Amino acid sequence: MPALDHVLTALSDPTRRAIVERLSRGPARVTTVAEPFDMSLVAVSKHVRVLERAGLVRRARRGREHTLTLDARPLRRVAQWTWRYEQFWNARLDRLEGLFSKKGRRS
Amino acid sequence: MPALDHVLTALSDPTRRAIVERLSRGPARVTTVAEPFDMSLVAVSKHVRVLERAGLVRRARRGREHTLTLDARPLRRVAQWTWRYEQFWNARLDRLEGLFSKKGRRS
DNA sequence: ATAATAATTAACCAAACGGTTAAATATCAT
DNA sequence: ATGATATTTAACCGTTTGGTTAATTATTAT
Repeated sequence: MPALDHVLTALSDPTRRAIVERLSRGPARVTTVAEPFDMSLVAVSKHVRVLERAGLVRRARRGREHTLTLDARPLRRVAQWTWRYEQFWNARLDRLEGLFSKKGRRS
Repeated sequence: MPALDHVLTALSDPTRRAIVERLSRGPARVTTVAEPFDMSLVAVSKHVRVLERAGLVRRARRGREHTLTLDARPLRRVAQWTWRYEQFWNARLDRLEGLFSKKGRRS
């Protein structure tokens, strides 16, 4: 099970999130995945490797072609982690902010 | 609204996730937040700045003390993004994997 | 056997990261 | 005014990141 560090690092780059999005619409070869991006195939190949390290992409070699598929399970772990703070993103911030603004609103 | 890039970058480091966890138990000063970590105050101060850039932490200066609070709303956006792939992490991978293993399982 | 295709590895580069120590700034206490 | 406290800024360092081009490996097609 790849470290959450690796999963979040992988997702922090917009190109890699776009690759995830692309693969969610079905498996594809490396060249096909690379096609829409304004960068070299080598650069995309490296991004794919980062996604593999995160466990988000599986690679199946068939001859010279490598077909990539999405494995979304690590995303679930990200969702689970963030979900722990659900109560906080629903909470109004006014109460907390009141502690700091306009000096000295007690309680 | 801070970029998702910044939010995910901020969360990719375990120290910063621990700071988020700490602040979810209530506001705290920088020194207090730094105390459990085996690194300098300056290092923690830098981590806090990254969390601020991501919109995850608010700072309130009161005299020489800076009190930090969690703002979890960016976490919600992370959860929303990952949630788009919920169908994929529930899907069995066998079907996809069957396409690539044991050469030539048709259909 | 030769050539074209799919992809990686190697070598390089500038910028960002995660840490350090030393110095500076601002505030509070005496 | 002096000194202690809270925090940041500056300068530095080794590693990682995100990109490049050139060379290499492996496979398929003629």
